[in-house]
Amino acid sequence: MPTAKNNKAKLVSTTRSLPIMLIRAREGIMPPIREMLAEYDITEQQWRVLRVLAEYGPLDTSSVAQRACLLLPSLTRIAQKMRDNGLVSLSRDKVDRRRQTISITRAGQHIVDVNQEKAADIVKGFKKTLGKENYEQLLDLLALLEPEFKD
Amino acid sequence: MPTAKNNKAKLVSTTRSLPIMLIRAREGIMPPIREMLAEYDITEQQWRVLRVLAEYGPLDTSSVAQRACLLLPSLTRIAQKMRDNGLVSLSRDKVDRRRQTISITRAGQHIVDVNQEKAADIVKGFKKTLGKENYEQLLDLLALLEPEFKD
DNA sequence: TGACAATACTTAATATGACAAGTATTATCG
DNA sequence: CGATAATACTTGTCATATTAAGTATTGTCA
Repeated sequence: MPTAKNNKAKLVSTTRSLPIMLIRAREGIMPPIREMLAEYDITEQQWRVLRVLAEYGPLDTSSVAQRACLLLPSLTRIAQKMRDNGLVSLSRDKVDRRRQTISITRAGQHIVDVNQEKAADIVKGFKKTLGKENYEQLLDLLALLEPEFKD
Repeated sequence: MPTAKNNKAKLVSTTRSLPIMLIRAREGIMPPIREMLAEYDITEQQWRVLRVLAEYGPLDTSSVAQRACLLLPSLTRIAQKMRDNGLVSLSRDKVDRRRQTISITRAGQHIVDVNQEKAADIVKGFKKTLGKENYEQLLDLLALLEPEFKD
């Protein structure tokens, strides 16, 4: 075997590791978003919950968790805090009393509304950084890694 | 303006949001890695620290934090726990006593060694899922979002 | 040289991530 | 109809993320 390859498995460099680069990329893009949310004293997670509710309307807890990328135990606590802060309201489903429905309040919707423009500008920044085509392709590639496609 | 666009800023769908998709992609790829690490009772973060030290050799705390994508306060405790578990050793820099140098121990290096092959297989899985070219391009696109390129 | 700023962590406090176990409610099957 | 399983959270525990404040050490400049 004249061109035999080195058979020893070698770890890829941490500068070229997919899990690590996903973290780094997120670190790179989050600062302007955090800056935006800090003005209203809401966390990233609360913002995701608000966006999901604004997009889909009232939903049961499990659906919100899945769409907002939160584990149920986390969402349980986040929702309780958001209720205490007047951002959402919680109600038991009358048919299936195990279920809980989460709805956005006017105060919560207001936060979504006043940040829409700023959020749109941030997205424009992403497109400018990557180029519009690269941006779309990045989203397409990331979609291929989502959990749903791997089960 | 016959073709005037709707000027109202609208939030992109949560199914097409870059920050959210980065989280989801990570959720999609981490299970096999967690499974691998669970056998040795080390966390993702500890694994990243071990890999950085195995790749670069002894480093000061700040450098490890940056390369392992950890904030300093997190690394402080993680390093202490890893020291207690015999995975790394800590020592004060003799010239600048504010600095602390972290080194991997033989036990730590052993964990890296025995997992190299499994880790390589996991990476192969990524390439298989995306295709080799897409995989490389994804890494290139993610690199464009890293914090270093935006300051 | 001595006050002050800067550096490199470290500690503290609160929130979230991850996994395991628990509770209440509903569905199912004999 | 009643025991059991399944569902939909909820609670608990530990580790980590994030921000702010604190400490020890070093650098800088009048």
